[in-house]
Amino acid sequence: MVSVIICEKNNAAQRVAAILSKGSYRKTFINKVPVLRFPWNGTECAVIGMRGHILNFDYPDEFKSWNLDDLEELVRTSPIKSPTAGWLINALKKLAKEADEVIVATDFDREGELIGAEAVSIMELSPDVKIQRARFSALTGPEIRNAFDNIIDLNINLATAAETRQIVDLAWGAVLTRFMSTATGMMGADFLSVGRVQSPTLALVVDREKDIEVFEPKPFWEILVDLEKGRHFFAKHVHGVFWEKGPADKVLETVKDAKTANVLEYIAEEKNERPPSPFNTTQFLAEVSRMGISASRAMAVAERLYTDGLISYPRTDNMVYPSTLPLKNILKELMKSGFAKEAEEILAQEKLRPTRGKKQTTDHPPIHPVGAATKERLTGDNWRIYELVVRRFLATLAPDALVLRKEARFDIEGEEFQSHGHETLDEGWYSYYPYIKHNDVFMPELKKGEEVNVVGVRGREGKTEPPRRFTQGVLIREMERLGLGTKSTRHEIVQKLYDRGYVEGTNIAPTNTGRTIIQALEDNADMISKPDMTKQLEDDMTEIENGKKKQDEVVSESQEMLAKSLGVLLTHKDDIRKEVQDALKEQSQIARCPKCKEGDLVIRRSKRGKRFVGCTSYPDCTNTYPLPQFGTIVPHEDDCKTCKGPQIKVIAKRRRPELMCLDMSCKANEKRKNSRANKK
DNA sequence: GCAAGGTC
Repeated sequence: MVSVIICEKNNAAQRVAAILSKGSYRKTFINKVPVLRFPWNGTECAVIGMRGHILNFDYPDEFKSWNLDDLEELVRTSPIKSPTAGWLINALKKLAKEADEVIVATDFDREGELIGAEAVSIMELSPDVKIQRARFSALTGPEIRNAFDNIIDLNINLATAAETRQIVDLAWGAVLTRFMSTATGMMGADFLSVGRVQSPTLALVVDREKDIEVFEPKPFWEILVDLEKGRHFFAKHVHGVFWEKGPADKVLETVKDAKTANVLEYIAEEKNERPPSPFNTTQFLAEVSRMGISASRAMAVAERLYTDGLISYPRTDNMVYPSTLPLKNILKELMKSGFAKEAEEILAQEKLRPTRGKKQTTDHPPIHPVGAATKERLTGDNWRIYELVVRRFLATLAPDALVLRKEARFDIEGEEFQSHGHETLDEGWYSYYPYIKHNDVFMPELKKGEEVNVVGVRGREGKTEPPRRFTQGVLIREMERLGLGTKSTRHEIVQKLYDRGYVEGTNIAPTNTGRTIIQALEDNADMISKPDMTKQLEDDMTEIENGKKKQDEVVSESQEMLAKSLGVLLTHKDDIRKEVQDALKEQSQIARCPKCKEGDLVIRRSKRGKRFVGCTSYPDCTNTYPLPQFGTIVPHEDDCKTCKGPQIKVIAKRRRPELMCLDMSCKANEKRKNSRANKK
């Protein structure tokens, strides 16, 4: 009797085998795929790990080429599943021949249920093989043992719900992506993508930019007085900001010759400041973004640190350490790291009292260190991110900071002013976590009725500021708030917007193309540009899970809506083509051609798909320049100081944006190259 | 060559 146990990934397979076998499993291989074997409760178990989804939906071959004519048919075409990890599927098929029983032990969520169902479908089991489900939400001894002692059935509805999402996402994504790309002639590497998550995310960026553009700064006035008792400090008029100059001037006139301020009230109190909560993925990415590291880069580094056994699994929603997490052992482990001193201090506390975040889930623990590393062992961003994770962990266990907050109100010539002070008495967790700034603001101790010297009176004119552009961290937080994407996909989606040339900059701004795409979608296929579509899909999936709806119903309802949207898009396809092409033209425009001085230099593609810069006066002007084949090309305003020719900025993945002269033979480029080589 | 979701 052999029980085949299916896990979501190799790591989980190892944990399950280790726990059930109490560490004494045999590691065997089928086609180089590890299969972990051991006896358990009278049966022989064989545990195998998947690699997430091992099947993917795609359209039949007759829809391989993209054209506008068959899009209406594509809407109603069922996609078919094809394997993504061939060797693993072959191994699974071989293992299936041994199976008397199958236990699906993937993550306990929709996608996990589907991953299990996919594996079962691949195995082509005979009907007398029992298929069961072990349901656990953490890879810990008690959870796993409990799950295998209380086996349940595979929940097909749950798997079907996830599968329905796949079908709907592919249909909308493929049909609208193909429409946008073919209607505008943007084929090949420059295609224009549309999707349930990426398009509403892009719309967030576009909407923010519009808010910034229509923003009109509003002037305001504040009245400040400079006071002195031992040292200088200041107070503000209690009215706060004045939106009119008149009343502000009136106050200023009243107090301008004042010599003393009378203390009406003085309050000083000591306050504890709790440390920040444990890291989930979103919080981690928010912090990383402030360090100037992109979200996708940070996740790649975190993945590496995870597989190297230095930090825990980086994809989690959880902000509360489970009670089973061995905090003390982790601190002891960190004694071997570059943070030995800090770890020792934290360990020396009588009791460990970790902070808790707002979200508690059971998928994975918050991101925390699991192994020790030193600065010599890790380089660059690897070290910076490891350090961040360690310091965050230490901070969540560190003592509160103690601050003295002071507040006072003053009477000056019948006008009321107020002042605040902030003094750190005990650094507490701040000393472990230097990423959050906390500046002291001086204010002396005062007594009610006391008089202090007025040494100056100032009226200050200010202007309201427009809303800020999103950083990657803030955008990812906003996506989470709106239910867009998951902990594992949000950073990829943001990266995708850059890769498609829809957005640019550290402070994220839409490109012309990005704006035009959103405009076209909002005018013609509104649904896909709003987060509501995700909400609707979530509701439909819940109904499928409850057995209230069938997959076919949800898919055909979705097809109806997609068909309608496509119809509208097709009737406006000429307008859309023109708008997008105009936007692209503007975006690909580098500069006036320095050779013929008549045409414009624009980014073009050769017949073989290589991009280069050519002149719009071609064939009269044959001026061309080669371009790097990777990264986004952005024109730069200033001409090169050396050759006076146009410059470009190249923004490539995993590299710092690079300013270069369009003319490769210009000496300025050589200089840059050399100085880079010297740095290495 | 499309999406989004798992995972590496």
